[in-house]
Amino acid sequence: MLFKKRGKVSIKDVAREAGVSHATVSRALRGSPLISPPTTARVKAMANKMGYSVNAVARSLVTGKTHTIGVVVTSIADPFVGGVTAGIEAFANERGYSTILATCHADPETEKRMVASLRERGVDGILVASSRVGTEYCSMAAEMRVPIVLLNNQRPGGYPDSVTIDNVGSAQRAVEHLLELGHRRIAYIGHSLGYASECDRRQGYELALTSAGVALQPAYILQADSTPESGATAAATLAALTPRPTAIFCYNDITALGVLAYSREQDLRVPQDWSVIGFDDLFLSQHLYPPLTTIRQPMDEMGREAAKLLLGLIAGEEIAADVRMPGELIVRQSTGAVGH
Amino acid sequence: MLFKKRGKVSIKDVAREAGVSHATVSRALRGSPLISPPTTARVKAMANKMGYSVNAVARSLVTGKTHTIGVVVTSIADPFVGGVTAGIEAFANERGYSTILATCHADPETEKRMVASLRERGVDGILVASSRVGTEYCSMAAEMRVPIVLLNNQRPGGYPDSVTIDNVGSAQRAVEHLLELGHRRIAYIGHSLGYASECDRRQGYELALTSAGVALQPAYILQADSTPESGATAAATLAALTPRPTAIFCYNDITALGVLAYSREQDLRVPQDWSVIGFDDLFLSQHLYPPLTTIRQPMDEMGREAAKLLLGLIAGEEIAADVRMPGELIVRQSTGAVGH
DNA sequence: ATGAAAGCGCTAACAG
DNA sequence: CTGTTAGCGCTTTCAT
Repeated sequence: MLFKKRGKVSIKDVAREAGVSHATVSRALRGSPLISPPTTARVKAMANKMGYSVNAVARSLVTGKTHTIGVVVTSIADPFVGGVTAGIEAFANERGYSTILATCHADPETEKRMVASLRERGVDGILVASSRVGTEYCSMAAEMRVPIVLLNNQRPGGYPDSVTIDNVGSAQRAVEHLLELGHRRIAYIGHSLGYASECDRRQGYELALTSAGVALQPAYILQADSTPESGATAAATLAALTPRPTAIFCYNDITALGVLAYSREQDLRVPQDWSVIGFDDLFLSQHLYPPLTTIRQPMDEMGREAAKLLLGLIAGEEIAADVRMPGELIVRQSTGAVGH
Repeated sequence: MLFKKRGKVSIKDVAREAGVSHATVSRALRGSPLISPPTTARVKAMANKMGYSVNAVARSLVTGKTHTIGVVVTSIADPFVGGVTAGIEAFANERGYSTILATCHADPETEKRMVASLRERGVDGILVASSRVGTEYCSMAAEMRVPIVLLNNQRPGGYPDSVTIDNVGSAQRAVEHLLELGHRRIAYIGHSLGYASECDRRQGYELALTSAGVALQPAYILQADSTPESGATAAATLAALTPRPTAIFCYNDITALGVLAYSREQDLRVPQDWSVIGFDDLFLSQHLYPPLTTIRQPMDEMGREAAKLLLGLIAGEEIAADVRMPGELIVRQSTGAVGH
C-alpha cells in the first residue's frame, strides 16, 4: 500500500501523504531554512514512516555531482594496494564520498579503459595508483573535465597532481644505514620493468654510494621482478661473486623475501654473512626470519593524502600539489655490522 | 565550440551535428537493429569526433539499473578481505558491473548504515563479507528491494543467499591431520568474539577428537583475538600445562603466527616440540619459519562465487543457494609426527 | 513559507 | 527506419 509498483517510495508519494508539494518535501528533508519547523517535522515523520530514502541517481542527474570517486589500482589483493586503498576509502567516507574500485592489472590500456568507464559513471574525481600511463592524464583530465590524481605514478615525466613516496631519499637512507654498519660491497636487486620508482630507488642507491666515495660495481646491480623466486635467483648470482657483497638493498620486501629464503636454503646467515634490506614494510616483513630491516611506506597516510588532494581538486581548489611522502627506516634483525 | 557550457557533450549535441533526432543517436550508439547501417555509422563517427560518452547516471534514472554492486567488508587492508574482493571485482567487471567499496570495521551498526547508503546510491545488489548482522537481512533485503548475498556470514542463524567456507569440515580435516601424525594432546586456540566461523571450527575440532575417541580437555581450549600477540599469550598458557599439548590447531594463520613467534622465543621447536596448524593460508604463511601447515580458503574463488550468486539474483533467478566451499589442507613444515 | 514549472540526459513507447 | 513525446526522481528558479 505504501509502495508503488516501481518499488521505492518517491518524494511525490511522501508529498501526497503529507499534503504538501514535492518541492517542499525535497527542501524539508534536506533541512532547508525556508520550510517552517512544523512542516519540516511533519514531512520528516511521514518520510520516515513510509520508509523513504533518496534516490541518489536522480539527485546526481540534476546536481551534476555523484559524491563518488573512482580508484583504479593494479590489484586489490596486493597488500600494499590494500593498505593504500584503506586510507583512500576512509578519508573519502569521512567526507561523504563513496569509492568505486577498478583494477587494471598494471596494463596501461586497461588502465585507460577503466578511467574512461569511471568517467561515464559520473565519478567526481579519479585516483589512480601506480599508474602506467602517467603524463598522458594531463590532457585526459582536461578533456574529460574530471580531476585526476596519481599515487606513486610509475611513469617518468611527472604529473601535477600526485602523491609519491620519496623513493630517491628513502633508498639513499637505506643504503646509508648499510654504510654506517661498515658495509662497502653493497649490491642492489631492482625490478626489470623500468618503473619510475625503481629508477628512483636505484638512483638513491647510487647517490648514497658515490657520496660515500664507494665506486659502483656493475656486477652488484641486478634485476628481478618483484617475486620471491626472482629475488632468490638474483641472490644466487650475487652469492657466486668474488668478492661476495656483504649487503643487499632490495627494490621491495617481496624481493628481499626471496633473498632471505635463498640464504636459509644455502646456510648463508643473515645478517652475519650478508645483510638484507627491503622497501615497503609489508605486514609480513616483521614476521620473517630474521625480521626484515626495511623502509616503511606510510600506506594509510599516503592514501588519505591522495584522497584529500583529490577532494580538494573536486571542490575547485586550484592547488597543483606534488606531495612527496617521507619513507621511514625500520631497523630490524636482517642488517648488522659488516664482518660479524 | 564542440563543448557546451555544462561541460560534457550530450546526445542532443550529437543529434544536432549529425542531423538526426536524439532518439536515433541513442539507438545508433547502442547498435539497435532499428537504425540503418549508414545512419549508425554516421552517428557513431560524429559521436566519436565530438568526444561523446554516455552519462550513465541519466541512463540509470530511466532504466532503474546502475550496473553497480556494493561490497561491504570489514577492512580492505586485511589480506583475506583483499583476496576475496579481488575475486568479486574481477567477476563483476567481466559482466559489466562496477564495484562500490564500503568498510564497516566489523561494527554491526556501521554495517547497516553502509548497506542503507549503498541502497540510496542505487546499487543493483549488495554483497557483505563477514557480516555481523546476518539473518536480519532477510527482511531488509525484501524491504529495500535489493538482493543481498552474504560471504562468510558470521552470525548464527543462517541466511538463504550466502557462500561460506566449510568451517566444520575443514577444521575437522586439520585436526585429523594431527591425529594421523599420532597426536592425542591437541589444543585449540579460538577467537573470543563468538563468530559463527569460530563456533564452527571449534565444532570441527571437537568432532574430530571425539570421533577418534580422544576425550576433550577443557584446559586445551583457549581463546585469543586474531592478533599475533594474543596467539603468543595463549601459547604461553599452553606451554605451562602438564602434560603439555603436542599440537595446536589455531583459529587462523595470524593466531598461529603468534604461536610460532612465542615458540622461537622460548626455544620450543616446531614441529618437534609441538606441531602448529592454522587456517586461511595467507600469502605470508608459506614464508614463515617454519612454513605453516594450514587450511587454504580459496579466496578468489569464494569472491567470484559470491558475485556470481549476486548477479544471478539481480538477473531475477529464483535460486536460493547456500554455497559451501571446501577448504584445502596444505601440509608444510609446522606439523610433524608426535614425539620427534 | 510554499507551490508550480522547468529540466538534468537519457530510454522507450507510440506514431508515422 | 526515424522522429515525437513522455517521463525516470530529483533540485531549483520563479512566482505567490
